[in-house]
Amino acid sequence: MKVVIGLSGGVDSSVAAWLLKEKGYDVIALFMKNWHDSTGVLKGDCPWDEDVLFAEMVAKKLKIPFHTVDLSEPYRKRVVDYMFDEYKKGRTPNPDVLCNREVKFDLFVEEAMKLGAEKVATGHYSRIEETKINGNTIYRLLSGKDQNKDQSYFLCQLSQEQLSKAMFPIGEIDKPEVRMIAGREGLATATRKDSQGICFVGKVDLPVFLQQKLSARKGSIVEIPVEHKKWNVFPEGIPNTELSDEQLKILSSPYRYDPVDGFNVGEHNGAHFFTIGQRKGLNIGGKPEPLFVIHVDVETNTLYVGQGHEHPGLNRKGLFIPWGEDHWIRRDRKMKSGEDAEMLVRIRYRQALQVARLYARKDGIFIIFKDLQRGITPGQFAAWYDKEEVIGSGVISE
RNA sequence: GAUUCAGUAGCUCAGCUGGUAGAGCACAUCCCUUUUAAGGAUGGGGUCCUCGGUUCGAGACCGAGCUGAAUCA
Repeated sequence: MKVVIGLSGGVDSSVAAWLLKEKGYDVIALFMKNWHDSTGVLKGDCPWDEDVLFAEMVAKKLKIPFHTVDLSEPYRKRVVDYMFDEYKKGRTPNPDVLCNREVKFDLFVEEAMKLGAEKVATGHYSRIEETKINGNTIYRLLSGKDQNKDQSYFLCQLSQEQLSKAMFPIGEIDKPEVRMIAGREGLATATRKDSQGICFVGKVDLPVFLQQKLSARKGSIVEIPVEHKKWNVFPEGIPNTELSDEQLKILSSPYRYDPVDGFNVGEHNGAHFFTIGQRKGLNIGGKPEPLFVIHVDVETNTLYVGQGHEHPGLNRKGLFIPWGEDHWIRRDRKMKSGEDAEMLVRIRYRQALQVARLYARKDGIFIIFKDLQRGITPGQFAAWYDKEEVIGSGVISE
């Protein structure tokens, strides 16, 4: 069987390619160029030129054909523009989840098919399991065997169609083993540092990067005192199934603030450059405890902050995802209005799975957590799991 | 105008009965991390308002001045 491996120039995809070859697949390497602008990229090492070299070296070593494809234009349209758009709205996007859904497992797969591939493999720490349920083939997306490196979160927006063509060879092994194999097989990427930052763009100074499209505009920073507001008192533990829409709304809604709720403590260069839970960059000292962003209001260009890790404005019980923003990898398990289910949920990469209950209602899905969650941020993805399987995900609306 | 209190790192302050300064926050760097954050580690920084005096030695004691705050009238 012909398989295209997306070689990135990193160690993970290199070992994935080796594993495929070992298993006897007819492997073709395809390197994808997605970005060649280094504006705002730290250390100037827009590294793709170096990445190609490494990818090519690995391909040569494995004696597999090597191709490249330039997808930078669609990447810009489908991922980067979305980023700017979201930040402009005061939300915090996750470009890498989009990159997977829109580019790697879409356009890149199309390119791979042109090369005659049946499947496309990547170096993700995740697993796919094909099963039959009621006579239908279902592809289950599972967490990687290496729980520490599990990257299933980044794949939480993939569809059954996309999964049906995907392979994750290193999902069955852990990172130390990947390094070991790369070293043993003499792959050039064996000791190469793991990539970080937005995939393909690199590690960026976000405010600088965003200023390409979003202008700086001074606004005020308002501190909301811990004792000022009438905070909700949330019930301990996981709520029961008998909650009214009204109760769910209270449990999941963010607090609304007004400048008169607090006092002015400083000035910022643009509320849209900040995200909820952020501590660094506020440039306000003199407080016994650190300040964290608890709300971003781009309408009035006001940043609301709270003092201390335990500030009530920073820790919430739930969140809301409207219908249309939800996505089900397991289509057969899509919830209908009126249903509820206990799930494990994470709201950011590498967060330990959190116990929560999902409530499907008329307008969308409410997720109420067992424990308070720090920094629930609109624009980010919540992904829900049943044990090690990703069931679905959605964009946090508020 | 008088009285009292205050003036120490970017900010808020601590420095016991005198021996050439510290904490939190902020900031920087590094680590962690294929998102945003958070988190961890390390670090840079101070004519201790000014001038004079006492003392072997003053941020600390005394005097004068400057600045700010409160109270009194």
